[in-house]
Amino acid sequence: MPRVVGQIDQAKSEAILDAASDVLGERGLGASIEAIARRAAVSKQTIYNQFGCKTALIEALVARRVSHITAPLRVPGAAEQPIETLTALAQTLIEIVSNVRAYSLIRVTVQGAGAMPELAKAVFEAGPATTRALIADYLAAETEAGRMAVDDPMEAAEFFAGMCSGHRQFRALMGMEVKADPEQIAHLAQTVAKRFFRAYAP
Amino acid sequence: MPRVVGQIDQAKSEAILDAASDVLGERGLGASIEAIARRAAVSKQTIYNQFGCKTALIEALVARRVSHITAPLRVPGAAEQPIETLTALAQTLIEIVSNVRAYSLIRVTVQGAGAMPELAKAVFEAGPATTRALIADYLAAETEAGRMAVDDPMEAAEFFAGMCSGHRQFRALMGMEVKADPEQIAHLAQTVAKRFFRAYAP
DNA sequence: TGATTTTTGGACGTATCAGTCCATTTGACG
DNA sequence: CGTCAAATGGACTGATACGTCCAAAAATCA
Repeated sequence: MPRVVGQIDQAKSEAILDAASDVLGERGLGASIEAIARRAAVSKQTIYNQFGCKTALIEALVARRVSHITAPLRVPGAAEQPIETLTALAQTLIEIVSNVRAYSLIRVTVQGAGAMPELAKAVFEAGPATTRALIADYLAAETEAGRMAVDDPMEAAEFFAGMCSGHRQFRALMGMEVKADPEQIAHLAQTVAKRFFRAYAP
Repeated sequence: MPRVVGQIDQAKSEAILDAASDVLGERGLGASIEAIARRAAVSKQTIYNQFGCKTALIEALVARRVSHITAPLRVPGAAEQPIETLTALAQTLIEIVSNVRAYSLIRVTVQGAGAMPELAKAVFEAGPATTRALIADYLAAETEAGRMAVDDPMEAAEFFAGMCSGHRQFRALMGMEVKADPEQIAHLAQTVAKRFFRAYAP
């Protein structure tokens, strides 16, 4: 038998998504499909064959990325000292916020919020919302165990996440350089954990 | 003498900027000049007469808005109790973040960050950066006075501002509804102030 | 009222981009 | 090596938007 129907080149598909991520990150939503095709060393028609339209391409891109981005955020087995767990959480959050690739996606989503609100909502749910929920659950558990005193876990989770993102978020959104010195990030994570715990100690 | 040269209609100029603010907020940077002209009940040519090009229009818009947005953020005469001052600061910050008009501007800036980076930087400097600097100054003064114990005022200012914006920022950027119940805002401001002070009490 | 300038609105030129079409080439597989 | 689907690339359509031009209308002041 000859080539089977529907046997599209998976490697090319990946290359297209990678290229789309890069080009959209650089030029924003206005980036042309042709530019993406050039970057992926692929013909424009191939993109349309595989994804149908620009919106679908972006949806595929988002679907692929979102899971990668929040994957590292797992609440570790609660340590004896909440500070250690909080530090680990903060570290992960700050790394996410400092991740250029992740933020180029967010920027695209912000730009497209008007044209595709359901996508924006999906990203919000998959990203910040679940992140906060995870943190809130952890804080509630620690309070239950008497190691912290968090009266409103969701609110506290907001505060914690807000301390981590700070204006890095702004800089990243504005397309400005965000210095991501690992040593600095580690120090910042420790400080966030320390101060947050002090604010919510029993 | 007949009509003086350069005597452009100032009221129309304002109407154009208002309309631009609205339309850009709704449709994003992609909004057409014609749409803005229609909204302002003005001819497209008038916009070009007064502003020259789209970029200049947006710059004028940003220049006019930025001052309005951050104007309310003045550190009040330091009260006896830092908590009171912190609550007032938080309240103002949260109101800014909940302000739809302000955020539509931010969204436009994010969208245009690629095409006009200098504008993005200007907004960042005029907005978040000066805001943090103001807060940092206040915290340093309170520490000097022995009423707080802030070792790194800029970092602490980041935390404070981050707690205020939280994921309201995200929702606003994504174009999602941000509930701005005054009572809720007041309560949130109090909580932020209380917890922050606890984290940085002497 | 008359001189002069702004404003208007609509036509126009140019550019860009999404998405389609199609003849040709490439490459996997029997 | 022959077959058949996928990939290519280049031309094409249609839509949209920036920015320009210009003749006619409106507004301002002497």
